[in-house]
Amino acid sequence: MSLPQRIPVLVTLPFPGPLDYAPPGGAVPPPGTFVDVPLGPRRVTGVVWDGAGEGIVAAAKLRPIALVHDWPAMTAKARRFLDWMAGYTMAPPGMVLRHFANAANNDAAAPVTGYAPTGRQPDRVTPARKAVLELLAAEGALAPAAILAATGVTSGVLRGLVDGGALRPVALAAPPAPRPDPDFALPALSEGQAAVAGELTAAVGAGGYRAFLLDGVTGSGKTEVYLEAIATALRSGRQALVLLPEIALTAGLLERFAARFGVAPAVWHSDLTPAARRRVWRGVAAGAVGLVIGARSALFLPFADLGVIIVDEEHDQGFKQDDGVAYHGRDMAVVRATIEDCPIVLASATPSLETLANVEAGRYRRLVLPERHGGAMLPEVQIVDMRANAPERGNFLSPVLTRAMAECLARGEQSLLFLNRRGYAPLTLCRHCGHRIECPNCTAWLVEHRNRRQLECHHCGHIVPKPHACPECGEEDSLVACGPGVERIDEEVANILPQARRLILASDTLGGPLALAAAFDAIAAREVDVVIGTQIVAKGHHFPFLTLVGVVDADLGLDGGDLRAGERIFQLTTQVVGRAGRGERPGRALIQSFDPEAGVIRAIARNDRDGFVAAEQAARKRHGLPPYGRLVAIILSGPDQGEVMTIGRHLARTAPRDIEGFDVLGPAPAPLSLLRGRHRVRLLVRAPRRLNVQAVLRPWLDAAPVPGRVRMQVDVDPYHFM
DNA sequence: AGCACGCCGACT
DNA sequence: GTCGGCGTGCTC
Repeated sequence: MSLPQRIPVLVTLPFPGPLDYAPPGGAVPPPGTFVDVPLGPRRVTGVVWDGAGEGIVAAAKLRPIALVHDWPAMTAKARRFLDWMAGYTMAPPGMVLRHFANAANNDAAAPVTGYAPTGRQPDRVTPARKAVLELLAAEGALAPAAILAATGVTSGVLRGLVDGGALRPVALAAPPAPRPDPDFALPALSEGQAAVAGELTAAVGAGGYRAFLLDGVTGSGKTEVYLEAIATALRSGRQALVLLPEIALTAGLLERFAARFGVAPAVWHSDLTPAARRRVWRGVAAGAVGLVIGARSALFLPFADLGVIIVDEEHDQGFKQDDGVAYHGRDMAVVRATIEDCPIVLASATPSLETLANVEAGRYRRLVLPERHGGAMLPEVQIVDMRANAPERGNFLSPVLTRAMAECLARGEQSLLFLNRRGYAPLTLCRHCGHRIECPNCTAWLVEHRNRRQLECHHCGHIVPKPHACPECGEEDSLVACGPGVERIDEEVANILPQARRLILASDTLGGPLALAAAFDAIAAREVDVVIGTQIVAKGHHFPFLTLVGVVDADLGLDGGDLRAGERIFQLTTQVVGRAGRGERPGRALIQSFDPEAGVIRAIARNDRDGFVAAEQAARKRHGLPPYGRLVAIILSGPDQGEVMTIGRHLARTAPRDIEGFDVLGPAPAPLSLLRGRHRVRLLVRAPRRLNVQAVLRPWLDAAPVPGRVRMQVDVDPYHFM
């Protein structure tokens, strides 16, 4: 048997494929093994890949694998998933590997050292020493901290026993994470819930890929239903993954999961400490962790035996990643489910048009939870025409809304104002010369954050102290804030209802998921009268005393040329409205709009999801847009605008022709034509759904002469048109 | 993505 | 003269 001459190794660098290496000294590591390999002057970590190697580099030039890690190997399914994802997103596979590997490249935690008796008696037996020996005779081995805590002796006693040979250090096995108990607290499901849960548990029990849309209005009890699908997976010893669009939402769900299964699930997101990251990663790989709840990066965990995937709030655009490898977490979750051969449940009150199209095509089965669980009524929705109900000059809340808030406060109930814009004001303008303060690195206005006394770019993070004089004309005290952000609404509420206790909820005013949970607790405890929040308040908890929701600017973003703007506004507004009146008290929602005739606003007013979806679908179909056609954005960026545009024009000139339904728009300056100091030009490819668009794009894009200083990013199925 | 190499301006 | 800025290119 001859040893292979070439071992393909995928490293976390943007090469077009694996690099070939010579075998290491010992046994040939099988595919999936994590290894360190030499690369130029450095050493990098990679994974032994499948196949026989490319053979581009001469065999004599191959350098041997430097180190074979004993980390849990990447499974064949995970490797297939990576290859599929790289092919679909057109990203270098090594860049996709980053997502899988950044948690793996940690050696096993240093084993906790404990002490165990050797059986030898110490030369002198003091009471303290006796206590330690008796404890350990009963318990076996314990960590030093545990010994000290149990006996009350000092560490000197322990040291004396070790030095005297009566105790020896031993490696303690990490205590196994308690496994969630699927039968810890069985739920009381309504008849409708039970029927839907039955379908899901049957699918999970049977195993094999199937996709479901779990469709139910806010408060219909989707979570309880999908928890039963998870319970079925756990009962058969398999694992379950719950994906959420935002980490901030995990905190609230953890309690509900813990109440159902007895222990909190493992949490996964990018802000975990290295130790927590390693613990979860290893536990998932070993199959010891039964349930993971996480952000989209949890998709890349090394599941040993995945039994079901849940994508909660599947319509949420937070699942879409734009930078680096551009992918949609929900779509990749479906792919992972097909590869893992397990069911997947997409849950939403306002499903995406993509998912509804998959239902129509028969690819997903739709399960409907119609009624509001517990019989609470949907809030009464009223559109406020801002042209007829103009606020006072410099204010943003209409008299109708402020009156309703005052009444709400008088009743001792809570109100929520929703405005999807952080900070105080989105624009600072010079009254004297008309200058608008922009970011020097991006085509964007700097947003005033008054509490921090600075102007911030929400795209690149550029920050300047708020100037006293216009930076353009030098006029003193000429700068005025234009437009509202949540901070400014907060100020307005303080003026109108000075006695009301207010709370701003925005991602930048909170420290993290725990702070959000604390804020939610404060609201539930009625320590707050008025909540002013960005989209972070749109989902999650229900507050029994929150009876009024005000949407400050329902039209925000509607005219931005974003294909999904209407859909997003419908989803967000519907969710925010759903915050009102979920307890015994009826809720009311006031939606401020300058364009109340717009289809989306009228649909919200009538609570007409089907009508909105039908109109949106017809428009998308007519123009060959997603989900009925496919879009691919190609963004070129570089330091020189002219050069970037020249390459863009070259691409447009050499674009494939004569493919039915395939066309290329652009190049045009991207909506953010300057981002982080780089000039950006965008081309947009529109292609029929059935076309293998990647196969068409690859030779075309590969042939373009792109110098190193110009970056080409491909975004298949773009969501944000920036 | 790093890291080295290389080719230009401001210092001991 | 050389120290070091970053622009360009290579890594199995």
